[in-house]
Amino acid sequence: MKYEFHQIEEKWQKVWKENQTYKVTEDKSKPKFYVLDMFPYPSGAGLHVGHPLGYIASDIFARYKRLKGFNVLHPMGYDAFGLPAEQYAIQTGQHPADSTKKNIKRYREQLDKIGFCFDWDREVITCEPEYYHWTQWAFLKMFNCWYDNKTNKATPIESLIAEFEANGNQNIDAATDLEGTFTSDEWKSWDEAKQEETLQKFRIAFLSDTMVNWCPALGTVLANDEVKDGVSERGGHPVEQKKMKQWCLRVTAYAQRLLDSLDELGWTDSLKEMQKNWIGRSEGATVYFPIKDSNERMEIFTTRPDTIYGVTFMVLAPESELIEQVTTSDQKAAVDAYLDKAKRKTERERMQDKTISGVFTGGYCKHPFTNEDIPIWIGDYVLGSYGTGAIMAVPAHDERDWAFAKHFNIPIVEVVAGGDVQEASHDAKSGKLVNSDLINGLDVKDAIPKIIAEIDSRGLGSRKVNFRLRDAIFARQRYWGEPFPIYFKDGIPKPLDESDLPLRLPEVDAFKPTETGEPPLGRAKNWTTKDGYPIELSTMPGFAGSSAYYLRYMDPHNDKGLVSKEANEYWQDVDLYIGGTEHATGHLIYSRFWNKFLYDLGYVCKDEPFKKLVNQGMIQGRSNLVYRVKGTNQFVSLGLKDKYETSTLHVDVNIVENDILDTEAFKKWRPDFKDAEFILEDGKYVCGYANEKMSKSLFNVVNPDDVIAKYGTDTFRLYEMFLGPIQQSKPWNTSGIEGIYRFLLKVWRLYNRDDQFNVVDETATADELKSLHKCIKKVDGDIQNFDFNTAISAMMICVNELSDLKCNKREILEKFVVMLCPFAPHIAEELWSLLGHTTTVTLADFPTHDEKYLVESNWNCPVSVNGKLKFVLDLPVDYGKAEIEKAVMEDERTKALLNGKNLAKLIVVPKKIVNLVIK
RNA sequence: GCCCAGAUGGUGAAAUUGGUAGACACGCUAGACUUAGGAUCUAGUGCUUCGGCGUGGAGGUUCAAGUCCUCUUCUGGGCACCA
Repeated sequence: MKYEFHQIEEKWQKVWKENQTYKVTEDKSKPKFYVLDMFPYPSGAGLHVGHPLGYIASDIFARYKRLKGFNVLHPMGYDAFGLPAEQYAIQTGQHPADSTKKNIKRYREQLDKIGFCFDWDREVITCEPEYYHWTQWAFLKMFNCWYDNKTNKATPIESLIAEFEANGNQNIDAATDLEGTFTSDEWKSWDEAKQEETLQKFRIAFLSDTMVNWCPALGTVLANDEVKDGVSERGGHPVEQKKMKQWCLRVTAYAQRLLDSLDELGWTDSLKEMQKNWIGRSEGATVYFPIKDSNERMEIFTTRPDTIYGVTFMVLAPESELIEQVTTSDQKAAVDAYLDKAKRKTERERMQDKTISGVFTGGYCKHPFTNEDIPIWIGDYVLGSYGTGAIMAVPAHDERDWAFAKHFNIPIVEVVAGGDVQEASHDAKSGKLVNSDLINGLDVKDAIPKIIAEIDSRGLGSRKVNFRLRDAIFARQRYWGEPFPIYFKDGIPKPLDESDLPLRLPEVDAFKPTETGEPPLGRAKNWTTKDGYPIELSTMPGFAGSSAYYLRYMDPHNDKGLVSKEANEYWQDVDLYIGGTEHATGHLIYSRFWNKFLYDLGYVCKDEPFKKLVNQGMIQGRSNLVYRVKGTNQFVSLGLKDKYETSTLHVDVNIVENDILDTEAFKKWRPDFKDAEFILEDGKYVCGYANEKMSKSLFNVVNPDDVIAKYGTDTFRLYEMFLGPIQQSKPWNTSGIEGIYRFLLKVWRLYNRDDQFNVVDETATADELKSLHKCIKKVDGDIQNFDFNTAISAMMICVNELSDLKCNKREILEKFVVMLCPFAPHIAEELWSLLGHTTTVTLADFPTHDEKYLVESNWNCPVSVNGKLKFVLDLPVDYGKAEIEKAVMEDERTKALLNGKNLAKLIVVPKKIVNLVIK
């Protein structure tokens, strides 16, 4: 028999499908293990060789765990709602539902060819009503909850309303936008609209009139993580700041918890660091500065309250509502002119423009300690969206304040010794305080708590923790998303009843967005409740559907709830999550928030969803380049190109092999190259190369289907893993794939000699056992550490050794095939069945190594003098320190080396090296 | 500007975590078999002036450093007027 990989792979994929080999149920007799991939977004381009990298790794791990006796949940689905799918549909003139369906079909075909062990019975597709039912359900729960800071959890809104009716809000400590207090009488005196307006400031899903990232080209608002450098992440369209009424999620209520539980997670440090930065906790104080000749006060946030005696001016963000009050009549014209100019700048321009600008309002504050007058300025280096949108400026000890003060000639007062504050700001977080009355002489770290205590006791403010994290803007003025289960009665938002879910996405005659922001759902007919009340027109953003999909896999067909208690208690959480870093500040924050919310309400049993997370690197494209001699149709090979004046062109990597161009295919590639001529070197045309993003326009996209057609999927799987460490980004390059194919061929020949199955029931030799057990030990450890590349190397070594030994013993080969199974399951199944098994290899036990076969009779003991290797001594492997020492000292060569010299020290580390130190 | 990760042959990469650097694979060279080879097998392959030298560079700790410490250069990623 030959190694007919296509036949073998097709055969076993069919067997797995027919036998439902990978279907899992909650089996309490086995320990569970949940391996999850970040489900794909089915784009129009299909999968390229970069996509399966993580899927192959997780598949290997899932198969390994199964062989180790775990009940493994390894599901797959599609993140199908959202902006890119809709953009693709618009561009290709299709309905997003149709294009999504087609794309999913294509993805499935491609995934199936790779031979994954997914339980497809558990597939979830986020755009299907059976799934988004539970996205809407979770939203309703968030709408109907507030966050109680006293108990530190989300709590049903009824308890808040009851408290308002009894005592107003004075005893409430909640995550809220509300400022000030009201009494129960006041609450009762308000009409429904006013009451609801107040409740919105407490709900976890709430409507808010807020500054949003508005993207005119996409016709929608975007969340902060969807905006990079002032342009949309999708498509790179400009984004502007606009005040709009929007649905938001109160993610900030969970900021501290999201930060705290990060420590327990088995994620990489860099990913945790990214989330920490995104959450952006900073400790400091809020301080009130009374406004001169007014009852109002200006609230600021500072991390350096110790520098308060160095304040020489205050700055308001151009968006600040205080501006109107503090601006004097003679400054009004100047202020208006400045604000007008500031407003016309987009966020991006404001970020890029590093020139100092500002204007004096004419108004003053009183310094809370010294009672001196402090001028109030407006400056666009202060952000309206962070802290209170106002700062106390300490030019001596803050670089930005210093630049502003220098520019406008404002005094600079030193309060921390150690720098020359007239020359540059001294931002050090240590040093002695000067010119600071109460805290003079203290070091910064002691001055901070002292001054906060002082601020607190005088009622001038309080200790305060600020977060950079913003509430998530949760509405999109687009068609392709989950409809909100909210209707409006007299303009007041009301939740739909849970029994009315799912609220199906209606048909519309045109689903394209509008530049002005009227959502497409406005065109839907009868988009009202049974009673005729209008339903919310926005849809939910892409991250809504992906925030709880891992829970749905536990119980995908449940029509009573997102996940049943039994299923959730069995599967608990994701033991291993594999995906890219690009979701660090989006999906991975939102799901953690979503999960914690459901945890608070008791719907899930774990506070954190993803126990361990591995980030796979990206596979870049390896573009090939050809060099056309200018003005001709001649192409010159890489080595000769410097002799000509050339222009460089990208060429389709599929007609290049190992950088050698297939010149005939090139002529057929494009009509204008039909008559191309080639200047060859050694009879070949050698192409240049460049590592770039894998993209259609660079002709460097490699489709896994093509690789599989040529070498088979077992080779493809092994090769992707052999390319290097899973976490590392690397360019795709097929030049080494032959080596992997040869490896599988060698494996095949181990079981089949001269095309005949040839395995015998004989006792294995010590060498054979040693080779196998060494390999098992290495592969077992490597899989657990995700070092798949070195595991494969170990198996290659083993196969080479067994081939040299001409080993065809069942005892050895049976164990080897099980070990190979997670990596190359199809060939493993075939060999397993050739070995006479009637069940699939999936049900076998992963072999365990036995140290006794690894013990060597002798080992080489290197002996060095002053760090230089002098000779090697053969010693019994069980020698201890003293015996090694004795053997070394008695050796003739040692005596020769020591001849007349003094031995200063002898360092013996068993099984390592012996060092003689000679003076 | 701040934070994180990384740098090892012609190439992808290993290195039991401080112990003979370059395993394994690609590529390359030579040979064998062959009508043929993009098949298979065998041998060689870090550099070298054959003394040695070698893990981006410069120092340091150590009997011993790719691995630990200090400084530095470059590359990739994240955040960015966050008070």
